[in-house]
Amino acid sequence: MLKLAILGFLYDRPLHGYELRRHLAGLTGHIRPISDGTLYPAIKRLEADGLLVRETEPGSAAAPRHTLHLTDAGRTALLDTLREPEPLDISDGNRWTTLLSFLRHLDDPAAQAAVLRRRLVFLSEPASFYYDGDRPRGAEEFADPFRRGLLLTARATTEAELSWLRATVAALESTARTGGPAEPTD
Amino acid sequence: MLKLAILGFLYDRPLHGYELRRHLAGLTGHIRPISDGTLYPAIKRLEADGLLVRETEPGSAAAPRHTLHLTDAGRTALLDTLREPEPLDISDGNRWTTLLSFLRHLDDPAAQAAVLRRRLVFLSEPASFYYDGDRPRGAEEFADPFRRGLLLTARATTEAELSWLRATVAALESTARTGGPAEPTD
DNA sequence: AGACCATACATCGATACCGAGGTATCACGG
DNA sequence: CCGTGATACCTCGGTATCGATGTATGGTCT
Repeated sequence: MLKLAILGFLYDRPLHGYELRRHLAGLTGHIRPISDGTLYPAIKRLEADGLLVRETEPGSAAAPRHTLHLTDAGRTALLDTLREPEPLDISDGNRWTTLLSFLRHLDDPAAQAAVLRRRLVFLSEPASFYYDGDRPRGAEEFADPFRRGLLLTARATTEAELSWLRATVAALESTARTGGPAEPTD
Repeated sequence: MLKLAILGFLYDRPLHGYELRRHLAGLTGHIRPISDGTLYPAIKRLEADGLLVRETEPGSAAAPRHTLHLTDAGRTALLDTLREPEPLDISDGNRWTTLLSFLRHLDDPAAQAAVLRRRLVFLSEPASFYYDGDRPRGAEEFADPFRRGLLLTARATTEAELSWLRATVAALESTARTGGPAEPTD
């Protein structure tokens, strides 16, 4: 997820580590902060894999700043990930958020719609957090207000996301067919 | 999070590893599956910490089953975690789900309300995923349908959760004051 | 002049987790 | 009687992440 976020931000424009850090803090920081000890090794890994290059600027700042540029391989890697995300990127809400944040880079409405469809399918599957054998247990079966509330709000949020997904997929697939944009039918 | 889930399930009744595995698969499996290579070492860690004991049953099953029982220390550890969760348990939706699943074990409406309040405060903070310097950028500022949709559905789901939280906190605090249950004022 | 903070980068040990593989037993169908 | 799948447990190597700590410089406040 960190890898995806780094590639996604750098796709727009080169950044140095500290700027990247602040972008990442904005994206996922309030939910799960990224520490320096995670970020800098991650950058090194991406550099070792040839997905980005560091250009040292003997600039005015305190420490020598390394401006990070995506390579062609890096751009390709991002687009490949966006086009064919792993199952975890679809199912885990935190990862899905990251994926969605950069899905616009995938400059192909049909491919974008295909990704949204995967999320749509995932959210459409009957699921609970609690089971009686194989049968999912509904909110109504619980006296416990916490489990009940969890299931009820999960249901509501799933419905909200599904309706957005349906509208957006329809609009994207219409765009893909006609070559022009279409208003969501809502 | 895994630790919390294991303690939470075992608080209800002793289970052997395989049953625990299936409970965990129900709770978080569709979002993020737990592998054997994660579960069994986790059990060993909890045993080494004295939070649970394994009792070997020379039962009829294929492999000798180890029934897992919480110790008093394990029960205390669970209740402590529920009473004073780490910031990550509040902010990360996946962890929060786990926490909420076992919050009923905390047999004190005031303490339960205090935990819900922390989530309420967290969700009330103005937050975006994208920033212009320090200023959070709203959904309306994006032409990108994905970022726009992400922010709009996030707003809707946050509101849904907040209204549930407010109602439930009110009910719990009323219970704590009067000593008896109260209907949510809705 | 000194305190303090933001900027900017880096290392390191500990830990949690994953994935792949391994070892058994039992039940059931072909 | 053999394969397959479910039950049940375990190990090990590799990797990602965390938290603490370190090293600088420049700007601002007092």
